[in-house]
This record gives sequence, C-alpha cells and structure tokens, in this order.
Amino acid sequence: MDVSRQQNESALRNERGPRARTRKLMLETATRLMQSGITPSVSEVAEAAEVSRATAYRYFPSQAALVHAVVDEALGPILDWRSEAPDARTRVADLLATAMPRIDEFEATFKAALKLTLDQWAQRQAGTLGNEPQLTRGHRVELLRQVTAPLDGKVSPEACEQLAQALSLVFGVEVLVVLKDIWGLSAERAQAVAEWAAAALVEAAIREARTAA
Amino acid sequence: MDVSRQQNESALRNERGPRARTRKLMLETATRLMQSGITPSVSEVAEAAEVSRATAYRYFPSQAALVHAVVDEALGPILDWRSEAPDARTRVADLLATAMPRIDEFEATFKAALKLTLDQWAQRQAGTLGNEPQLTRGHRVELLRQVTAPLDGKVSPEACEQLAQALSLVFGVEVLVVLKDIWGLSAERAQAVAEWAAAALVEAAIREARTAA
DNA sequence: GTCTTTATGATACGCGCATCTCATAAATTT
DNA sequence: AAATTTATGAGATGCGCGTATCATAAAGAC
Repeated sequence: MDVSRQQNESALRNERGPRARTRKLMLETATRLMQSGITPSVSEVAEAAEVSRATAYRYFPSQAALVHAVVDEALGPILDWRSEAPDARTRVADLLATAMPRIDEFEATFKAALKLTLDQWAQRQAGTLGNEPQLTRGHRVELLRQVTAPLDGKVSPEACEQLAQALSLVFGVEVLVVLKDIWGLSAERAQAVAEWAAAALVEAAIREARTAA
Repeated sequence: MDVSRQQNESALRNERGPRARTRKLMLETATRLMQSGITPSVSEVAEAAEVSRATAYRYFPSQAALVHAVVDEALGPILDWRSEAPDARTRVADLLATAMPRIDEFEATFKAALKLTLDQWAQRQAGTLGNEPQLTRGHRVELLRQVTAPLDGKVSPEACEQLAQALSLVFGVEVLVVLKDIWGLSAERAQAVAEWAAAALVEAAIREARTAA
C-alpha cells in the first residue's frame, strides 16, 4: 500500500477523495485538540476523530508529523507576510503586528512545536536520530532579512546580519513563553514589550552606522 | 517508608549516610548523562548508576524531579551573581558574561528544563495538572531587577520594568536555541549578539528617559 | 454487474516507563 | 550481640505508544 504511488503528499492537501477527506478530518481534530491545550498523541487524535488507530497512523506516522502539519496550518498568514515599507522601523513593527497575535492565538500549537524541536535536538545529541519530518523553524531568518532589507547599504552587512539575529530573539513563541509565563504579562503587554525592544534594536543599528560613518 | 520522617529534603543534600550517598551518586550520574545529550528517564539513570529502578524512583519519583535537581546544580554560580557596578550597562554585560557561558556549558540540561516547563504548561492548559515539582524559572526576574537597579530614579518605574522584561528576552536558554540552532552561530557569536542586543536595550531606555525629561 | 484496487477497522504483539509487593541486606539502636 | 528500623533489589503488573497482520467495506475499472 504505497500511498505516494497514486496521490502524493502535496496533492493530498487540496484534492478530494476519501484520503483527502480523512486527512482533513484528522487535521481539524488535531488542531482543535491542540488549541484546547493538549498536545495529542496520534492515538488521541484517532479517538477524537473517530477513526481507528491504524488509520490514524497511516496518515501521521508520529506525533511529530502531526504537529508539523498543524503548525503549517497555523503559520498561515505569517508565511505570506511581505512589506514594501521603505524603512526598517515600519517593517519590523508591521511584522510583529502580524505575527505575534497569530502566534498567541495558536500558542499551544507553537509551544508544542518548540517542544518537538527540543526533543529532536536532544535525540540528535544523543545520536539517536530517527529520520523524523525535521521541524523547519527557519522562517524567522527569511522574514527578518526582509525587515532589514531597507538597511542594505546604509549599514554594513555584518551589522545588518547581527540586527536580524538580535531581532529573532524578540520575535517568536519564546517571547510569549518568557513574558507571559515568567513575568505573567498579558498577550497585549507582551507584544508591546516585544515591539519596544525591536524598535530599540533597529534604532541602535542605525545609530551605530551613523556614528561609524 | 516515609522518607521525610527522618531526613528531610534539605538535610539530604549535604549530610552523609546511605541516603545522601545514593542521592549524590544518582545526581552525578544524571548530570553526566544529560551533558552527553540524553535527557534520561529515571530508569536510565538507575541503570547507569547501577541501582535498581525501585531505588531510583524512591529518590526521584519522575523525570521532572530529576531534571529539576540537575538544573539546580547547573545554575550554581548564576544564582550567586551580584553586581555592585554603578551603571546598568556594565551590570548587564557582567551578567551575560557570567551566565551565558554557564548556560552553554549545560545546554542540554537547560533545554531539558525548558522542555519540561512546556510540558507542564500544556498539562496545565489541558487541566491534567499533576502536582509535579513545578520548575521555577523565575530567576531571571530577580537577576534583571538587579541589573536595572541603577536606573531607579533616573528612569520611570514602568520603563524600568519594561527594560527588565525586554532584557529577559536576550538572556537565557532560548537565546541559544534561536541563535545556535536556527542561525547556526557558535556559542561565542551567540553571546556577542546577546550582549549587543542587551546593550542596545539599556541604551534605548536611558535615551528615552533623557528625551522625556 | 463483476472484478480489481484501495481504504478502513479490529486485533494482537513488543517495548519502555511507572508503580507495587515482598523478601533480603544494611544500618542504627539498645 | 540482639532487635528494630531503614534501604535496597528482584520481580510482577498495568498502561500507553508504535507496529504489523488480516479481514472487511468502499470506490473505481471493465
């Protein structure tokens, strides 16, 4: 029973037929469960979606694959984000305004994803690397390069890179983990702090370039 | 067999006797395993330490308890950190110089701890809150209040608080996770980026207070 | 309509973690 | 030294995850 023979992974998403239907059902169920705070095992999704465990494992062979798929859905508008604003300050503010509420909305999902990357890192360290779906987590790099793009030429490439790296610290689930869970802030306050910090970093990079010139 | 009847938790640490000895052995074994990248189960520590599983579980009833104990050891010098430097810039640089190498050294341990806090958060959300040891993760707040202490009076309390919160984003395991794992930086580069970001944030807070006045 | 292909469900197995019980060994106390 | 408390080990049990097998039901081809 080789699935890819007749319907490959990408085709499965949007086409119809029994496979696409079941997959959609499972994904929706998994998303709902994760939103409620659970990081469901494949078996749990199977039960909640009222399909047999065997079937569930045919679509998502591991919890990692499951979370990966749900995260892809959750990322949605963040992946499509673009900015034509002329200055970096506006771009970073815009990015945070788009991404952070979405991340907060799917907080449980993104935290589960973060947990999985930590799992995979540990297994890699220990040498026990199953060939899992390999959670991506590289979106930040691309997005932040867009943010710092207006600074090309005005700021040295090294400084630009450093700024992007620093910005990646104030943008992501980790921000919520720290500000909400440790400091007890609301989602709004957390976003405000992140925006302030991001603006300060951009400002500093620009200022340094100015004094260096 | 009520342990606390004769030797309570705190007494166990430094006193001697068979219990303290076994506990120490297990802790050392667990630390060694975690440094090698594994996040060991209680059973694994038991085997590596050559004690029976039953004994192991008497000391550490769960993996969470185990990690918690190892983290306490790993924190070591970070918890003792103090600074008498007169200005916040120096203090934050000093804190990062102390803490980041230590965190990097015990990277696997701190990542495991982060994973556990995510687990606990998820279980809390789902309502299934076992009464686990409840990982602390609040050290950052105290340390950063010390960092921003020189700004009291010079900067409004709100701004001071916000600065501390922003600084907490560039100080901790999360920084390593993002900069090393996503960007592929070395530990040294990661620390340099964190230091630059921290300095920029402090600078921004001070500058804002100046212009506001 | 028959026949093939494909999807699903029921069931069973192995594995590792966590817990419990009970017997033995070690220690402390008197 | 004897008695009592305390620590340990060996084994059994239950539970959940992941996998494999086989039989049935649904969909598509002719």
